Amino acid sequence: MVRPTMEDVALRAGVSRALVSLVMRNSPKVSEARRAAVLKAAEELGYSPHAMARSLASRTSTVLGVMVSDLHNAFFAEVVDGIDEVAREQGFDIIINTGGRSPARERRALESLLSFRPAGLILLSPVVPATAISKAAEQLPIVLVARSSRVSTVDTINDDGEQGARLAVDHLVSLGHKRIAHLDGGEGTQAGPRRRGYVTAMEAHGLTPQVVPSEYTDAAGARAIRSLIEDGALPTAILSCNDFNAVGAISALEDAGLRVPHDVSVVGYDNTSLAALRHVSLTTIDQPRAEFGRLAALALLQRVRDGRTEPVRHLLNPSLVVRNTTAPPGGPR
Amino acid sequence: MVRPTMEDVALRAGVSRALVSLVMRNSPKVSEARRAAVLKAAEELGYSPHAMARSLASRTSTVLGVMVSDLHNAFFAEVVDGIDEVAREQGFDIIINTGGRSPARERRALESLLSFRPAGLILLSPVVPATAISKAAEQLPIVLVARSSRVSTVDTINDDGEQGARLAVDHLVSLGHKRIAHLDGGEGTQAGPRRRGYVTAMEAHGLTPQVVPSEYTDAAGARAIRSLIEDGALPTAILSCNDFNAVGAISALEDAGLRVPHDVSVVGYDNTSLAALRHVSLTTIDQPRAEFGRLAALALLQRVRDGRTEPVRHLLNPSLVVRNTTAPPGGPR
DNA sequence: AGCTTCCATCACACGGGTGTCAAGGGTGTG
DNA sequence: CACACCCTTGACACCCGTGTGATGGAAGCT
Repeated sequence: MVRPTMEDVALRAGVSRALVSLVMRNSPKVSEARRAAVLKAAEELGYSPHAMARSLASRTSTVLGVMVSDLHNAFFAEVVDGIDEVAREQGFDIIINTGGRSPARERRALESLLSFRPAGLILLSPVVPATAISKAAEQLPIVLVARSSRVSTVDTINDDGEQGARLAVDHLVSLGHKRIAHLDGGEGTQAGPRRRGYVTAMEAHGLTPQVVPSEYTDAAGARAIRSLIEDGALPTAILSCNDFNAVGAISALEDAGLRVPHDVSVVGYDNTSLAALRHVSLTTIDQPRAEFGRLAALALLQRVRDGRTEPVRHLLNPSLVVRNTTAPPGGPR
Repeated sequence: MVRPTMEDVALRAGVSRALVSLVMRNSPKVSEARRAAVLKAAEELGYSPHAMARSLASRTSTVLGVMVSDLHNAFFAEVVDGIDEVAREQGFDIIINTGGRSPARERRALESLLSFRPAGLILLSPVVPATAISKAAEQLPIVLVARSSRVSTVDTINDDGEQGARLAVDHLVSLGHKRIAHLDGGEGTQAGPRRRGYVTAMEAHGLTPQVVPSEYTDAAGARAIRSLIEDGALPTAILSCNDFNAVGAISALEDAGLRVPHDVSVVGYDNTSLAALRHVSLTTIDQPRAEFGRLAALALLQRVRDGRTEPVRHLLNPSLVVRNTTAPPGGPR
């Protein structure tokens, strides 16, 4: 239960502490023989440099903090993959913390990450107030993913929700649909752009938008469909605010004896792993998640290492993934 | 971009550095007036104690490291929730890292966590070799979740997979099923106990086990079903190794024109959020995930604070969640 | 032999805190 | 007024490294 220090390694390798330090920092001015001896001793003792002491002494940090608002959402896992890939390449470590969807807990997570004095912070879809973010941004570089911000010291990476919705509408229209409803994400992140994209795309095609209030859950999607059926307002195609909502919608449609896509086409949004399940096989809009992560890490490193100060705003292009929940009205030929 | 130190806070609050330190450590021997002044100054400056310097100086750590083998799996998110809950209660912070399912990356994640010299480590379903774990266990307390270990210095938290499989078999038998196949998880974690539980439960009921090789994916589940159909060996009920596999199985059954549960009943394992979707509504075995996390954190804290040294082995009871994919043979009455 | 190079060591000042201890200040009490 | 008590301060060693500059030894070159 005793963690070895440089001193121990030096002793074991029969060299000075300074030399161990040089080896650990990959200094070129160490003979191969000694380097090997030191590394061997370190290995035997299970020694690895004390990250905290190191960063304290070197006044630098090779750690990037990542705050994931909701660990339950696999969306973020792929973003983290992208971050991790770039960070590792560039010799940075990442530490992750989670906000559990609650602003209070997220605030704590932020505090906690900050207390490690990382080189920078990546916040994935944070729900804390903007003031908390801009305050933190005074202390270190921050990149926001899937949340926009006007704070000039903060970089943002988002997908173009308007374009995504447009892609979906264009796809449905090209299949021959004219009555296409949007199950709206309400207050949810990115619900606004998606709704706007839907409305403008419909109008561009000379069609009448039909926005149905809903939420980012499967239960809400089902409810929205039931209300449409009750009102006799069911269209031939549905654009859901996200995949969960779409799956709920499909479920309610099938409960009502309607077939997807024969009677009604459904498009989701996000291309979660759920959508790819053959049992679901949902046509949906894909966001380049790993790319989000890579760009976020790169943007952060530019600030950390190259001292960039002007903010960067990335708006990535989503893409359409056609699966088996969309077909021409009346069903596939 | 300048992070304040205790010095700055002291200056602003008009007190000594020592007093700021006392306040930050919640020392009782500080007057309320000064305490408030210090906290106010800290708040204004956005100061929070430097976790590294603190742990360095105090030779203690209030950080628990958590290694999540796969962030994509929501299973772990709930375990983390449990860990977080207990850790926060007890004044500990957590830092998370992910192994991305690859032993090499996991090893790096472990190194990285270790370099922060946390008070202890919780590994969620790690895939690194046991030697790496026992080596790390020489340096700090370690708790393993969803992976067993014989290393005596390590605590383990697992679900009783045998019992879970037994619950599923009992449920199917009580519905009247006699021909029940198990789609096996192969090399996957916990596949062994589940298979054993299935076989012994079948034998206990005087039935013949039918173990079909498969994997923890929906594609594998579908393949297994197709091969069963081809062989004319399709039973009236299926116990899948996990939920994904079950969903794939259902999908293949439906593709073959069979109805679930009317023609074939299907039981999953894990009770992932997928199973709860109304579109899926899968009967499955639930593991007390948050409880895993809580127990893991508690076990770790017992070692960290109370100096416990004898290992603890928790085997938690899974439970059956009945939804809409199981019914008597021939369908619901 | 004298010179440069390369390696290695030593010593020391940091970094941002903790922890202890002696000593100083203010206040309330008898 | 003396005294005790509680807050507060200053000083210093310590944690585990980094980084720098001075010093020394050995090998290599001319």
